[in-house]
Amino acid sequence: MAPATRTRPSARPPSARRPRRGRPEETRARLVAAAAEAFERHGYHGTNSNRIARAAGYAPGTFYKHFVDKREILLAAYEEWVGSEWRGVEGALRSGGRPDDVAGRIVALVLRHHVRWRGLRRALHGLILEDAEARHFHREQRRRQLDLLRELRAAAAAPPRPREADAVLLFTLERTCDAIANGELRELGLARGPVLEAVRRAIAEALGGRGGAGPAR
Amino acid sequence: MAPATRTRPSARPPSARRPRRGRPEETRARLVAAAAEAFERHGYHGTNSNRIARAAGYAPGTFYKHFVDKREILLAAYEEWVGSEWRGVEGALRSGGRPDDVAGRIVALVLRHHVRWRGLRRALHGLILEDAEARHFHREQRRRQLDLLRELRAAAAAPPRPREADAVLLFTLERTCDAIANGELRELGLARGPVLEAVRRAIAEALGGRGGAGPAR
Amino acid sequence: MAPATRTRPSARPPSARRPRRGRPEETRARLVAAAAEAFERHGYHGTNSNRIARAAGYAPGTFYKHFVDKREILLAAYEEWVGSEWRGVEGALRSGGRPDDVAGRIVALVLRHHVRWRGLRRALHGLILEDAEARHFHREQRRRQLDLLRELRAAAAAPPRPREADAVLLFTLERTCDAIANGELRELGLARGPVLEAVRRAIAEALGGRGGAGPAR
Amino acid sequence: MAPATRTRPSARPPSARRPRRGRPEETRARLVAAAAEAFERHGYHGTNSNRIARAAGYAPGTFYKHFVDKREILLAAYEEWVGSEWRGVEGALRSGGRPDDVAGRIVALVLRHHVRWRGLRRALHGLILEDAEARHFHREQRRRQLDLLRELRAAAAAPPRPREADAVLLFTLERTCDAIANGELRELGLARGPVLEAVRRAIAEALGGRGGAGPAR
DNA sequence: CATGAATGAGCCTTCATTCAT
DNA sequence: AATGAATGAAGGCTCATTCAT
Repeated sequence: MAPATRTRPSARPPSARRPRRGRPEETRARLVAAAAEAFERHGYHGTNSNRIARAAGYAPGTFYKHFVDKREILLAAYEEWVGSEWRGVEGALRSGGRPDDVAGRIVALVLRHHVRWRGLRRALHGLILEDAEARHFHREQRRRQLDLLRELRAAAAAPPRPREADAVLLFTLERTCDAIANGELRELGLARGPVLEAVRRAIAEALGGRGGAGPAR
Repeated sequence: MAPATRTRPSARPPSARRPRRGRPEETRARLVAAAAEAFERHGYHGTNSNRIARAAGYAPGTFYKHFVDKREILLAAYEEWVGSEWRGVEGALRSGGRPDDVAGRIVALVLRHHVRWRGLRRALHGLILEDAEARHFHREQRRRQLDLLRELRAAAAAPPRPREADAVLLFTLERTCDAIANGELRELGLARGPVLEAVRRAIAEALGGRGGAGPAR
Repeated sequence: MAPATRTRPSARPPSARRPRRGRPEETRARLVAAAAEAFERHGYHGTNSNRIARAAGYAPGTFYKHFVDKREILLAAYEEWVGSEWRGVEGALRSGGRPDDVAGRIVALVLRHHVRWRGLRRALHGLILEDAEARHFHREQRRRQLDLLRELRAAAAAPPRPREADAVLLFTLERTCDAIANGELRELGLARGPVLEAVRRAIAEALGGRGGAGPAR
Repeated sequence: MAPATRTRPSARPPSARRPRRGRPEETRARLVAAAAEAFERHGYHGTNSNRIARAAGYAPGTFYKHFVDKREILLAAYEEWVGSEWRGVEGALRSGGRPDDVAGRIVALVLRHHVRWRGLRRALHGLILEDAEARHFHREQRRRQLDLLRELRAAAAAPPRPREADAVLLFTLERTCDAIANGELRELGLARGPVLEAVRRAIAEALGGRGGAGPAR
């Protein structure tokens, strides 16, 4: 009979309760940070919402006060990741210099980012493959990249170039950085120097520079 | 067998579709074919082993008589996929012709393959990201590709080229075909013609041809 | 990294595995029986699918091989309950006798059934209040009851009676039996004899009998 | 307050709708009113305490300053409901008139009440089925009803009647009104007129009237 | 008096895998 | 070789309830 068996969870010693308090944005930020780390280490399907919450120092329920599901927090982590990469790229551009140097800085920066967050990117890609919204967000970033490239060329009074060529360039940049981050290159016994140099030169060219002479030409 | 076996919907009477006994290789091949289709449609984590077995006309237990786990059957499907692509590439090479034409045939073939099996490739990539064995197998294929490229250049008495440049080329080819297969290009409002042409030219160049003149240069 | 951490649940000692086997119908019947008992004791919301499965001697997953959700098994238990009551009523009718005697047997039988399954009925009613399908099934039973009453009158060459009067009668019968089963009557300090007699007389009257003389008239 | 407070949608400026401080009784009354509406719409298990608090314009914690648990607020809403029905019945009795007319007014009033608060009653019944305290409260109301009936008969100098007969009458009245409120009658294709008339006559009879002649006799 | 972030037990459900037949 | 009923760990998510502010 119900009333007799009524479970009163509050029968526990109240001493065990020490809820943390904080502004929602902070909690959210902690959750996103913990999620990024977790996805980085265990992948999307290897991470669960309870684990994320615990890693951020919260109970499972807290997760759902801030995100409707796991997908949403990966998207948030992705957004964070993209934002941080963009901030870096903008910094590299603001530093000025010849296209060759700018290209070098960009490659270095993108590579560092890919290496640091290789696992997160894996997880991200997994989701992009499955989730339309993630895919849409990803495309939007790409579009911004293409626009930026065009603007930079215009600013440098460089000759125009088909957007398609830029797209192929970005694919190459991204895929190459992933290959290095994943260890693919190393496992193939290839040196990363020439590879990066080839990519750098292609970027410099797209930015209006000559790309410089190089062995991999 | 999966990728090779394209269309064979219900050509046989349904009674013959599930032989209660059969040669192990046939059962295995049926399972792999069903798995390839399932992974193509639902992804790795979206496919379950019972469903694969049922789709192949067997009971769940039969699956585990032929594969130790789900991962193994994806690897088998992957192997099939790579093999079928290689057979295609070899055919393209045997047909002979100028490097420009060979490159064109290869691009067309690889693209077709990527489009037909985009979902399978997604699933594959997901596993590569998680599984060391899958990764190893993948690297092996890459190595073979690089070797082939070098041999072809030698056969054509073309000047040598750093292996790293070939690697970047393969990354570009693969990533570009994926972008098309995934609809990434279309969603960005880009034409696939110029993109493919750019890739084709790069391949032709690597094969010792001049690559031909083209708008996207 | 995934592959290193791959959890193999089969690492457990295989001695702990003793799956029961049986025909699906038997399993289903065991689950329904266990569910009826569980709902009877703990109510709908106090019963969970894992508990039902365990009570029937199965693991949680087995439940979902036979029922899509908890609601479905309660409906199945309900169906079983209604069926058993109907079989009883039909038996009472076949035994023949004067309407007064038939009515007495029916009241006794319905009451016994309500007392034995008071908790199940509670759970059932809770669901009827929430679930359209359950409600629909319930109405169907009522309709059958009304039809039966009319047929019996016809068979006894008794004068016709508006269906509405029969409906009120059935409401009274049901509500009264529930009140006794719930202990409502006892808690009010009322004797069940006169109450049942009043109901019996009303039924006898509906069946074409005079209802007999009685103190509660 | 719930049942009595019918319509008061947004007569006041929204700023006044949530006084951060207020007399405890007002807060409590607002919570009960919101709970009654919520239970009416979503049932007991479909309503959660946070939602009740928010609907009343308070934070979750406030709820637990006024009620020890969810059960208690349903009981409070129930109490309100019963009180409001009683006030109506007393009014009907005070209006005087022949037993037949009084009975008619009572049936109309009880029916209206059941229809308006059908969902709340469902929730209530769910709790009565599980909770001893709710059950006890419910019995108390019944006892008062029985007492009232007896007193009325005495006042009208009508012949006495066994309390059991009155109980059956009340069961019938309640169950019939529920059936109409639930749509049970309509779904069975029955007219509510004759049903209500039958009930009215039975009440009139219990009140000492003759009940009048009627087709459903 | 009121807040609302946080809690955490526990529910429902899935699915890779096993094993008696 | 094949079956398929059964397994059970584990994950996603809810919500009644608490307590520091």
